Amino acid sequence: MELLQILTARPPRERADAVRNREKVLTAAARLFREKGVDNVSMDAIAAEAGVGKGTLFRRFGDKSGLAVALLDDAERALQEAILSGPPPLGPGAPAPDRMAAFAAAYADYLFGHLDLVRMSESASPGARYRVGAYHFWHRHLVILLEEARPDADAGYLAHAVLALLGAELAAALHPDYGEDRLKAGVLAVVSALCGPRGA
Amino acid sequence: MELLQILTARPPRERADAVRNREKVLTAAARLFREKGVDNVSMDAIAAEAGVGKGTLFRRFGDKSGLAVALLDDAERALQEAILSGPPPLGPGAPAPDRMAAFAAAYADYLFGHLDLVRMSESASPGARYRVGAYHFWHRHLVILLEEARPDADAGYLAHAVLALLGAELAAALHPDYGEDRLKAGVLAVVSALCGPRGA
DNA sequence: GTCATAAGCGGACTATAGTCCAGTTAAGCG
DNA sequence: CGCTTAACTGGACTATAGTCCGCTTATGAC
Repeated sequence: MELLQILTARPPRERADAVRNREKVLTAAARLFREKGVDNVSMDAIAAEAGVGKGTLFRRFGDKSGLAVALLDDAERALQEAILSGPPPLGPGAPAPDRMAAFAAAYADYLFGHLDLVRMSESASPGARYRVGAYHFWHRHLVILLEEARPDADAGYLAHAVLALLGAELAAALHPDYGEDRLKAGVLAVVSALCGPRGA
Repeated sequence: MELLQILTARPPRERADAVRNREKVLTAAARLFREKGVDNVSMDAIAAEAGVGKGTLFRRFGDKSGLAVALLDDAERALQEAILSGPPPLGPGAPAPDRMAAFAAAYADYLFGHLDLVRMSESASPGARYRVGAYHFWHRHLVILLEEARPDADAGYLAHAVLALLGAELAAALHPDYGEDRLKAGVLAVVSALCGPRGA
């Protein structure tokens, strides 16, 4: 019984002012990004708009990419839940190659739906992309599917390779020339080729 | 005759002081990078070490990635010449899939041989990688080979996809866990898969 | 209610990329 | 050799990410 109390009460409830300030920051950031574009908003501007100090901003979110991650949280979580427990082929129950294609398509939608924010979350500091929890989730998902579809291949590497095609930097660079549909088709073609000769 | 003079004499010989300063900067940058690591050297430090002003540095090289490109110039040019006129399979004369594999392997060697510098050249400003002349060269090379090996596919996109696997950011992130050989093997496996079912 | 304390706060401070422009000087010409 | 001019130079200046630390305050215990 004591143990239960400890476990449930442990994180001594986030302070009320902290909660308030986090809300203020996220709201302000979302508005500024919407109005002026993600690339034209400085952390100072966000702090000022939110009415908090800069130290607060960085204490809560670590850095610019952390702020982006926080803003993307909802969309990201939705995708993760669809993968874990949604209907196939994105969710469990379909053959691995189908699930991989569904994932690539769904992730591409997520990516293009929030391109600037995702880009900021990936490029704020060098290597940021690979350190974020979400990246590990996508990678793990792909590894499991690849091991099923191609037991002979280096699933760990191939999963990174697929994710490399879904990087925001690449998408942003190619988007003007190629457009969303062509990029999506290209990723699907590569995934299909990787899933084995029969899928090609 | 006048036209010839104009064409040959046009760039009115770089000023002597400019040449001297460019040398000084490149030498100083190379030494500082070697001694302290690419990530621990600021542009101010390079300017100071070279004994020139900061304005000079940026006037000559544009930005940090331009400086990296200048330092990589020799290695990059060597690879380009091997592709254009070296012995097959890297140079002309071999089947397209073989040439693609040879290119991937050779580029990987170049990449790992200068990882930090290449990374700096690609990440100094967002999208820098895709704006540099060399990137267009690699892309064009791959497009030609892909069109030969896979006339039905979207060669333009696939070429970008292959180059995405050879990005410095990705290589730097995976290198500690995967090592050079495994990464190289992985890229070759993807290239092989892309070259068509028979290569898989 | 009051007190102790740790979490939270905010703005001054640092580091660094990149800009700007007034002064300097190399190069070509007569 | 001196003049003209355009390119070059260098350092002061700006913008911005991120750090630091003394002050404030919410919270839980008594």
